[in-house]
Amino acid sequence: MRSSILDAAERVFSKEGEAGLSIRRLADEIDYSPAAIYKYFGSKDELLDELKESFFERLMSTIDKASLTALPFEARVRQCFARYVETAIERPHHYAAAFSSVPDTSAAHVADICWEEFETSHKGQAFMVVVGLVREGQEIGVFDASFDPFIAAKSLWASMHGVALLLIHLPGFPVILPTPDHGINTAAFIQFHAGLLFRSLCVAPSSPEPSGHTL
Amino acid sequence: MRSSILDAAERVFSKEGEAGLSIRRLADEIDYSPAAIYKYFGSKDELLDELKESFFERLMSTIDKASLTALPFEARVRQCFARYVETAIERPHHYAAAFSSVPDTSAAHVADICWEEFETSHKGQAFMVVVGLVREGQEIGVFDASFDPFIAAKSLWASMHGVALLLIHLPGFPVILPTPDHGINTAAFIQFHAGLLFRSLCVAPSSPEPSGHTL
DNA sequence: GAAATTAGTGAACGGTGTTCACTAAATGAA
DNA sequence: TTCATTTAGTGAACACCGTTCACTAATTTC
Repeated sequence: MRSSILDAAERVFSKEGEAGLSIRRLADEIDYSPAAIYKYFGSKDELLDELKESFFERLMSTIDKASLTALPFEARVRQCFARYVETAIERPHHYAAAFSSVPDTSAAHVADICWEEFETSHKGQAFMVVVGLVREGQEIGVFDASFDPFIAAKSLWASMHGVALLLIHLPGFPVILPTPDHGINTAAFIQFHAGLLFRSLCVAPSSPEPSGHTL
Repeated sequence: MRSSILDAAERVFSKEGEAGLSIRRLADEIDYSPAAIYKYFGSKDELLDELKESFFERLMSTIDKASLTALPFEARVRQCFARYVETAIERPHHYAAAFSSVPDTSAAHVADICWEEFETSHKGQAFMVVVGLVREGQEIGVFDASFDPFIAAKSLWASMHGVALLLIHLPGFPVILPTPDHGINTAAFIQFHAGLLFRSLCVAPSSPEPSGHTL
C-alpha cells in the first residue's frame, strides 16, 4: 500500500539520496512490480515531492516550536537558527533536494503567483516565523527599527540556508584547518553564525546608516 | 577535438543544466558517436568537473580582482560580495552543480585531508580573499578584532552562498511579495545583504560581547 | 612500403522512468 | 449465487541513459 512505499522510499532516500532511489529498487524492496508504484504515485517526482514535503513540515514545526519557548529574546532567536540548521543537516538529502531545481528565468510572470504558493507552503510558514522574530526584536528595541522585517528576514533566511548547505555539501566544513587553531565544531560554528546574524540587526549607535549607503 | 566537446557541453549545460546534458546528445551536437567522447574524457563526471572548474576559476578571479580595486574598504567588501553572487547566478547551473554531492559523514578522517585539497582549489583561494578582507578590516579598526578571521570568513562565505543559492533555486526570490511594498530587486537585495554582513563584523561599542554568549 | 599507433564507430550491456495491454482478485448489484 | 464491473498488480516493452569493447580506417613512425 501507499504508506509502505513511502516508508521504503524514506528509508532509501535518507541514506543514499536521489541517486540510490530508483523505482525498480523501491519495487524490489517492497516486493511488488515497478509498475505497481504508478498506481499510487503519478511519477517518481511526485513521490519525491511527498518526502520533501513531510520533511519540511517537520522542519517548519521545529522552528515554530523553538520560536514559542519562554526563553529570553536573543536565546530564542539563536534557538530558532540552530534548530533550523540542525534539522536541515539531519536529513541532508531531503534539505538539499528541496532546493535543487533551477527554474528558467525566462518566465517573467513567475513572481506574481509566487507569493500565494509560497505563503501556504511550509517554507513560507517558516519564513513568517523569522519575520515575526525580526518584528519582535524591533518592538523591544533590540533590533534597529529601520529594517524592513520582510527583507531582513530574507537575509537571515539566506544566511541560515547557506550555512546548512555548506555543512551538507562541503565535507569537513566548518572543520577546515589552516592551522589546528582555526578548527571549530559544527554546533559552535552554528552558534557563532547565529551570533553574527543577531548582531547584524542590533541597534548600533556607532554606525548611523544601518542598511548601507547604497540602499 | 577536445575543446569542441567542451564548447558544446558548456553551451548545453549553461542553458539546461545537468538534466539536458547527455553524452548522446553531446555526440549528436558535434556530429560524432557517443563513444568518441570517451577518447577525450574518462567519464561524464570528468567532463562536468572541467566545466565547473573553469567556472570557478572565473568566479575566483572575479572576486580576486574586486578585492584589489582602489575603492575604500567598505565599498570594496561590498564589491566582492556583489561580484561573487552576481557571477554565481549568472551561471546558475554551474554554481549549483558544484555544491550538489552529499558526502557521507561516516568517514571521520575526511577532515584531515580536506584543507590541502581546499587550499589549492579555486574555492579555497576565493575563501582566502575573504579572510584577507576580514583581517584588513580588523587592522584598520573597522571590524571587531576579537573575531577569528577564518571563522568569520566562513560565516561570510556561508551567507553569500545562501543568497546565491536562494536566488538560483527560488523562482522570484527576493521579489516575493506579501504586499507590493516588500518587493525588492535582486541587485538591491544583494547590497542590503552585503550591508548586513558588513555590519555584523563592525566594532559596536553598544554590544560588548561580539561573538555571542555561547562562544 | 610495412608496422604500429591512433581516431572513431556500431553494437551491445545493464541501468533508468514510464506506459500499456493484460490477468486475477475483489467488489457491487440482481 | 451469479454475473458485471471495478480495482490491484503484472510482464513486456519503449525510449532514454552512461559506458565498454571489438572492430575498422586513417594516420603516423620507422
